[in-house]
This record gives sequence, structure tokens and C-alpha cells, in this order.
Amino acid sequence: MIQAADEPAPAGVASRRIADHVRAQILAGELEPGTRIRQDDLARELAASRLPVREALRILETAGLVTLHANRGAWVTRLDQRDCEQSYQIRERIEPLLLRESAPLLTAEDLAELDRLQVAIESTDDVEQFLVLDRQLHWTTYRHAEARELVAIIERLWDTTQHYRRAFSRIAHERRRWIIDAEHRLLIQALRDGDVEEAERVLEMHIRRTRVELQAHPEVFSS
Amino acid sequence: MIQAADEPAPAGVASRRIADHVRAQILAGELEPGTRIRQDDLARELAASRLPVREALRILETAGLVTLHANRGAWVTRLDQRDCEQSYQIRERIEPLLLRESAPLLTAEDLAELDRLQVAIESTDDVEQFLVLDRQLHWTTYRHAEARELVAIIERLWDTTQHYRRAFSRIAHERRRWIIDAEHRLLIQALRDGDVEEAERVLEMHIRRTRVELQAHPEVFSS
DNA sequence: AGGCGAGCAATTGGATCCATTGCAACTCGG
DNA sequence: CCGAGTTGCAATGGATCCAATTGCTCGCCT
Repeated sequence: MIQAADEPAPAGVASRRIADHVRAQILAGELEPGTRIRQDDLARELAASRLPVREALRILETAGLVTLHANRGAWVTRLDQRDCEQSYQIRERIEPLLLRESAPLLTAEDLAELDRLQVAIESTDDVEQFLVLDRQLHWTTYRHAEARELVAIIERLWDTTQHYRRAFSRIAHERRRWIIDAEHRLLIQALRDGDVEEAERVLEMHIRRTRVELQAHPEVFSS
Repeated sequence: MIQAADEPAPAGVASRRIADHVRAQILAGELEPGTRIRQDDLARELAASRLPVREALRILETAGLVTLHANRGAWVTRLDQRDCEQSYQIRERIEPLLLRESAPLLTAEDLAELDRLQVAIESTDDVEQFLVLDRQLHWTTYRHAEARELVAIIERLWDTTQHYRRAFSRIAHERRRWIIDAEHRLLIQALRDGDVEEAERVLEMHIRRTRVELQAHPEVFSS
């Protein structure tokens, strides 16, 4: 092995790397729902052949992030309002399960990090930053959960709805942010108190409220 | 086009076909958790090259049915008792959502089919037959639901736990079957009455009871 | 005799090449 | 001038070939 560690490191299998890359692009909003993904372009962009690209697209299709049409190509999956609300409804019911498993194992360091993240959330005006930090905050509360299936499912739900969360934040963030902040603080406090049931209730309410507000903004899905 | 329609027809994309084939084999119990899947063998068996096989394996990995280790190969995913219980806990919370959406749209024909299926279930002693019919029955009740995400998630949960449901049925079916039959009949009756809430409650109870009974049989996961 | 290392076989991962499909523009006829 | 059919191109799907990694076995040294 001549080249040691100056390269960004192949880091595992190419198809996985490519899938992660595209996933990140979609989550970052660089690829919006409905945009076409061309195999050649991706391959050139990532300096790989089309073969791992195709595998990556199949992975992402199963993950629900892209939609494939036989002999026609791949597009970033577009959700309608109904699908999106349904996703939130599912999260509302199962994320408390994840929290229940993780909450009792949270350390003082975890709680400190939650505080830090919440302060950061309250002091940013950038939507993109907010999305990243919000996600970090919630997944920090889930850090000690070991339920693989549950984690996979919930990550999928976060992923497929990310774009609509962004669109929604863009138009309603100013008005909503103090509510979100309050809910986050209630969640963190319940966790600090070791009151898991209360934390579950707050989380469920947090997700439901977002879902209900989303109902009132169909323009998010119109484009 | 020389060869017209004597072939079984490619019928869509090969990778999808192969993935479905392997999925069916796993669900039928022909491939048990832990068994290795070799790319060459699959390719030969299905008269295809290894390329679509690889794509299929990536699909199935994302679907949670096989586990890939880089440069080492693919194995049918093995769940531990904790994972399996968690899957049932998730189903318990979200399948009622699917039922709620579908139940009001069930037709008289659907109800007749449910009766027919239930009669068939009660008159079979074959575990394999039972698994197929039970699955058909529940998915008939979900027939009119259109929530894509929810359907995908629940199918995944059924798929990944199928093997353990089989193992459990093998050892505890005699003792349990009258309970299952009773619950199915209650479910169908509630649907016939148009009492969706009652149907949801019965379904939740049905899944929870299975989960709790599974807790008492760790030997299912020992092999 | 046991453990460690090197070499080899088997299997997976990746690249290039060819076939097939779908789309679009252009042409020809009404 | 408009519509339908045909032809050509571009993008995906599939097969074969080659490289890289793994782990297993055999042999050697301690």
C-alpha cells in the first residue's frame, strides 16, 4: 500500500459511498424532489464507473429517497401531502419507543450536549443550520437505543420528509421557533429529571404539533 | 424479435426480479437466517449474470433481509429476540393506522374473502399454509390503504420476522390456534360492523399477544 | 508439537463493452 | 399546415473481463 491516508479514503464499498453521497445531497437540499439523476453524471462527478452508481440508486430506491422507472431513469422521490402527514403520524407513534429505550441511559455529558445544541438552535437564524442542529438534538436523545430496525425505520422517515421540513421551515419558521424551542426545553428537562414518560409525551406532542401545522400549509407540496 | 413469448418473459428489471425471488425464498423458509448467499450460485440458478444479482443483494440489504459484509459476502439476516420483539412493538403501534385508513373502504366482497380465508385458516394443520393464509387475511384488511410509506414499513417488518413467526408456530401452534382464530373472527366482525375503533383495538391486542407469547419462547432464537 | 507467516484459491468489487429501450426531432404524405 | 410514422440518438440494462481483498491451508521455524 503506497498511498496511505492522504486520499479521503475509499472507506468501504463504493456503492455505499455513492449512496451516502447522494443521500447527503438530497438531505442538504441540493437535489430537490422531482429532479432527475443521471448515472453518467454521478459516475463522472465521483470518479467511479456507472456500476456502483447503479447499485447505489437501487439502494436509495429501497430507502425511499429516489424513484426508478425501468429503462427511463431515476428521480428524487416526491411526496404528496398525504404521504408526508402519514410519515409524521408514524413517527409520532414509534419515536417515543426509541426514546424510552435510550432515555434511561443518557449521561451527564449527553445532557450537556443537548443543552449546547439547544442554545445553538435558539441562536441561529439559518434554516439549513436549524435542520442540522434539530436533527442532531433528537438523535442525541436516541443515542443509546440499540433497536436496529426501529432506528432504520425512523431514519428513513426523517430522510424522506427532510425536504418538506425545509420548505415548511422557510415559510413558517419565524412564527414557530419559540414553540419548538419551548418543546425542546421541556423534552430536555424531562430527560434530566429522569421522567421518561413525560419525555415520551412531550416528544409525541412535538411531532404531532408539527404534523398538524403542516396540514395547514399545502403550498409546501405545490411546487 | 425472433423469440416471441415462449420465455417466461423478463418481466421488468432483472435486479428486481432476482430480489423478489430471493425474498420469496427467504419468506418460504428455504433460506434460513445465517445461511450464506453466493453471487455465482444465484446468477447460475436464475440464468443471469452476477451484475443484477449484486444489485438485488444491495436492495435486500436495505430492506433488512440480508446482511452484507464488504469483500466477504452476503448472509440472510439473523434477528435476536430483542429485535424481533421490537418489530412486533412497532407493528402494534402502526398497523392500526393502516387498518384505520383501509377499513371504511372494505366492500362486501372483501368481507366475504376474509371469511373464506378464516375458514381456510381454521381447517389447515400445515404451518406453511397457515403463514401464507394469515398474511393474506391481514393484508386483505389493508387492501384499500394507500399510504405508501406505511405499507412499505409494515411489509418490511412482516418480512424480517417471518422466519421467527414460522419457528414459533411450529412449537406453539396447537395451543395457540384457537386464540388466533377467535381474534381473527373478532377482527372480521368489527370490520363488518363498521366499527373501526374496535377493529383497531382487536388488531393491537392481536399483535401484542403474539409479542408477549414470543417473549416466553427464547428457544426460537437459539439455533 | 504448536503457532506464526507466506502463498494460493475462492469470491467479491469495479471497469469497459455491447444490446435494448424510450424519446424526440425530422420528414413525408394528406 | 398539421399529423403520423420512421429514423436516429441518448441513456439505461446486462454480460464479460480483470483486479483486489479475504481467509484458508500448507509449510517452516521456534
